[in-house]
Amino acid sequence: MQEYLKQLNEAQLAPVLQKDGAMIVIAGAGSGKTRVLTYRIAYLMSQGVDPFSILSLTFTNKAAREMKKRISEIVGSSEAKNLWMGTFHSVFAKILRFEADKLGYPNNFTIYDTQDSQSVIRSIIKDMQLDKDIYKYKKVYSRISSYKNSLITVKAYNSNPELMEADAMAKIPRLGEIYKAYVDRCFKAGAMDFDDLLLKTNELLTRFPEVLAKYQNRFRYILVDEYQDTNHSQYLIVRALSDKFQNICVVGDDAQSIYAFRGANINNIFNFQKDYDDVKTFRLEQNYRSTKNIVNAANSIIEKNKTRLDKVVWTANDEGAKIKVNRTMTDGDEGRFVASTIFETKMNEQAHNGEFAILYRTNAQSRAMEDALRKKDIPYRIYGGLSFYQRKEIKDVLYYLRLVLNPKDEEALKRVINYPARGIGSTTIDKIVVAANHYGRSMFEVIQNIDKIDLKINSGTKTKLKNFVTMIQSFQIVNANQDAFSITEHVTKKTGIFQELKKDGTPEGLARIENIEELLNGMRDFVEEQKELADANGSLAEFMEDVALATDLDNEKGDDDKVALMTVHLAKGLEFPYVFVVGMEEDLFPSGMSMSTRSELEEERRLFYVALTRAEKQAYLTYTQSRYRWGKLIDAEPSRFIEEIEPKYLEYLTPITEHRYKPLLDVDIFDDVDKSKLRLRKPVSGSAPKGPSQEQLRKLRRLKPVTSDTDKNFNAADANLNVGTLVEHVRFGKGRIAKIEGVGADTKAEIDFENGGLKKLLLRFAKLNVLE
DNA sequence: TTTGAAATGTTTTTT
DNA sequence: ACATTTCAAA
Repeated sequence: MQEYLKQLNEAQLAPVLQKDGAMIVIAGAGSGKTRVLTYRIAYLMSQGVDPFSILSLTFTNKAAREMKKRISEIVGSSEAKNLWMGTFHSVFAKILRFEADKLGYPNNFTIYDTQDSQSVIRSIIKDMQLDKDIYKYKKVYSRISSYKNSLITVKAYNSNPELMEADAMAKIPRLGEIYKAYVDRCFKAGAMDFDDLLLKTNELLTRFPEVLAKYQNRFRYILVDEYQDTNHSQYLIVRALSDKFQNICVVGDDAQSIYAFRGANINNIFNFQKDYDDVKTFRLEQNYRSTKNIVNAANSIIEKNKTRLDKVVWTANDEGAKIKVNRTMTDGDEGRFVASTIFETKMNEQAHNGEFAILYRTNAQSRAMEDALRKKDIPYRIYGGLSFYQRKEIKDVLYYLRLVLNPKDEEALKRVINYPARGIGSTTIDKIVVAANHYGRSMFEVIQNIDKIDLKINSGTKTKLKNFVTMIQSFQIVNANQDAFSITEHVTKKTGIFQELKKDGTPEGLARIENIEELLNGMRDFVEEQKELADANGSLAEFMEDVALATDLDNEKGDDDKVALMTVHLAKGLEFPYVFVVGMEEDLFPSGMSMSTRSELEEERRLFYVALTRAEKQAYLTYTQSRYRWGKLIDAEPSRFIEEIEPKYLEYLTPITEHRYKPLLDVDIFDDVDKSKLRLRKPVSGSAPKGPSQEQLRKLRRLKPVTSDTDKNFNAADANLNVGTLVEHVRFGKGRIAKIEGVGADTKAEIDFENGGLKKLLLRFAKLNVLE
């Protein structure tokens, strides 16, 4: 152990050796905070602390896994595997399963994902016959979610006139009813949503003092990583568990707080000192990751924020190259610039693909990058976006499995009862839902007793329903005796999902089959891994828990050498020698959705700080003058964040165009008010910001690229498209134009395809090759 | 009940 | 540009 401790600098060593008491480690970007956490845990164990009594909460499961691995290397794996380590959600899901009966839940409760939750809310809004244009299900969901994260239960909501008033003002006065119905339905389905995993933990710890005492005694040492991103619910859990021994160590960086949108409360880190007696504060300010140029540039940005803790990040590393800033005409050009720069850097500096990262504000920006990389044959991997487990065919299988584990899971039942099609349509399902509500039973129970209830369902349909129940029950029997892999293989065959996809025959169908095979392979690996562990046996329940709480970053497919594409949010905690931050434009980064108040803009700025500090050697900032958004070409202006960096750290590859930024509403008093309303009030004409000057506009217009197939002034005749022309479409193949209608951008053509029949296409979008 | 076309929403970030 | 949802016809 002493040997290992030599690998730490003085500042890092101090919090590691501070064994007891409350402490906060303010850790700048790249200052080795993971290392401190790792060694601190290893040190505790070397001092005789039982690994079972150490609880370490991380931001991703991947971070937990890696930390465990490193600790194993120091203290041995037989000890390290007994540590309680994982995300808030996964650790407390485990505890909740163990204690579920106390809360009236089955221990096999389902974890509803966002889609499930939203679908429940949608059906409630429908049942209550509310106007779906006013009661937008996504808005209702996020509202309920934020209530849950602030520990406002239905009861608390109903006794809080201010909240009800606020919702009434927002023209959704019946939100409380929806909230109640939602909670009831989840409970009846034996399901918890993401927020419940924290909310119910709080309930468990406050309602049952003996349970609280048990876990307080178990977790003598608690460590929390990324403390700046904890929400109120998580804060209270930590508070409660650490209250007895007060051996609590939180690590975080206020400058990297980027999750306020999902309830993270930056004040948790600001107020930590007040929460415990005699708090020791440590600062890690030396950056080991990046060059002086990058560190200083990042500092010059974050200085613009008013709300922050006192901390100066510095580095002893080389000066390094300046940050390169590049402007292009279109988002396509931007992609090509990035791809060719990567190509050249690989050549000139013998760099590997895996040393590059392309970071963007929104997932939608990945497409232009992908296209360019693919054309240059540069291998890449996209993180986030639609993850593997969210693909339709995978979800279909997973929902069957969920139903096997928990037949009360209504979202699962609704999804699979008629897939593959077995003639049980929405009419029948509606009848079952009505009966289930009437008898206070689950849908599955209603179907089980379909003969005993008078439901006006014809006998043919009844037989189909009975067969379905029999099938699920047979799966349950298989599941009781087999591991996760075997039951899943069984399910894909017996349900007819495999046959259904084979029937398809298209390349997409083939890809779906491959995905399901990949799922099965993954399960086989999982089962083998789990069987080696003492407290697991590769059961389906274990697998499903992993899936429900997995993030895309978690499913690493080997360490193959690929360029990484991801959102800035996802990149937190990672580092790469070469980093491209693309789409550095007003309305995009900072996002147009969050630049109206100071606190919103400050969060965007912190996000930019995170992006920049991912780079070790070289950072690039790119922006474009026009970009496709919502399928339309729109003008873009360079991001204010570029100019906020001290110029001496920048090298402009292209001259920057001048731009006046929208004035900021410095109205933090409104921060507690509904911001969505505030946003609608765009600056009024009197004090309106001046846009680009006439001359600039003219200049921009001249620079605007003319791309024939997407031009706003599209003209069918110009493109040589007339009735009777033989054309070829990427997807539909050859066809002859039967009819042309509309003018300009709206020009449509009816084309008679040899294989696809008559189709109406918007010519502005359809990429047609004229054949004759 | 099933199917396809039309309409609508999406692009802020995620456990 | 694409995916999802809704609506009407078969």
